[in-house]
Amino acid sequence: MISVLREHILNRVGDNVDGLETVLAHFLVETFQKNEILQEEGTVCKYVYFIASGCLQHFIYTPDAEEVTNEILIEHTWYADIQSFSNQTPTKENIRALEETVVCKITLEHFQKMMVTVPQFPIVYSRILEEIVQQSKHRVENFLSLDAKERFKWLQQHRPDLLKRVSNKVIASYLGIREETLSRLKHKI
Amino acid sequence: MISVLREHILNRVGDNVDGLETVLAHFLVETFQKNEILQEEGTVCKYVYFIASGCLQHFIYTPDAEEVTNEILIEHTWYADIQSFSNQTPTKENIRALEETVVCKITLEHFQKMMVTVPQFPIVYSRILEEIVQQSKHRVENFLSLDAKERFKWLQQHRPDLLKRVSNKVIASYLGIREETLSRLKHKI
DNA sequence: TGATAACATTGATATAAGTCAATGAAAATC
DNA sequence: GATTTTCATTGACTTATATCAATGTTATCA
Repeated sequence: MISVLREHILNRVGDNVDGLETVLAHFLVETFQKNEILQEEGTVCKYVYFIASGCLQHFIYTPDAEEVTNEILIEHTWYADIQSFSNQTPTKENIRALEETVVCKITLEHFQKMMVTVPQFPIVYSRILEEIVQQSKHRVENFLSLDAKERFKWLQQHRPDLLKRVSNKVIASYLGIREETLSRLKHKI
Repeated sequence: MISVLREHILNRVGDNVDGLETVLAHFLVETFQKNEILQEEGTVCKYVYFIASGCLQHFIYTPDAEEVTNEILIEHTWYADIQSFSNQTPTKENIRALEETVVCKITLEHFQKMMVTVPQFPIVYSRILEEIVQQSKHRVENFLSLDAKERFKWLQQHRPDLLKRVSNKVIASYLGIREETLSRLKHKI
């Protein structure tokens, strides 16, 4: 599974990455079963995760205990709760496996060591953060400019895979609408 | 105005930054009047901007030519259209000065040169991107979990300065609601 | 200073999406 | 394979927010 990560990094910085094997050696591989919780609100986030295969739901609980889905993360993407991870403070984010999922994870200590010892590491990290910023921007734009039906259509066009592998419940919560509304939308388009 | 930027960077990486003055020397200072456009949809984004003083509106146009405010950026924050800037493709983002604004800006060539020649540069850049990711995350969470009134209250609590210096029109478009709705909310809280 | 434009408020009405409740369909579990 | 649980659909009704239109208020500028 580390080979998936190697591939991912090489795609981002070209062939010649000094210290890549050193970096990879610091990642741990772990498998989670469907519905298993990787991270729970109130705990301190210990790792940065790369998803080698599978699918994760990143969600928070509202004051009235409803799940709100911040992100749906699939294979070959990253998850980090930067705030909790960097400051070692309790997180408000929950992570659940929506399928059997294999991750490569790295601890804060190793991450920080890599940041200062492997010159290309911060550059790769910047690339990854740039991609996250980009996606986030689109997501905000969608909330600002599209209604429920249009957001759903956007998802159909840009991430059709998600609609196939994720339950309507999670999709609805990702779109910021009710399951009932999603069900109606699907038949009215 | 470069001193504001120097201060900002030192706050993020501690006192001893090799090559800081080299980096600063590559920034250009420019002043924009209120309502001046810094970047227009369709053009290629040439710079990364640091706002030394003032306030910028980052917005897009919907298909029916309505302004949608992605971000309101104040002094001591950064703006980059990473997609357009990195790939040299036409942007969809517009930037307008909401007040007289002084920016420090750096070109793609200098930015890339810094990334590979100044070892601390990618680390500082990562920090800045991390902050942007963090804010973006909150913004998405707000859209997912709060209604119009609650989003407005959030703004009152977390960015009260904005309500004082920015028009209701822009605030409403930032909150994803109509001016009329904002006006009603303000009197019903 | 007065004229014009931009911004803000308020009212009446329409519409999208939420809520509550019931039922049907599909998965998970024993 | 039957049973329980979770997930998805549908209906009737409510509520939040948008829309359209009118009017008041504050900036801008010749």
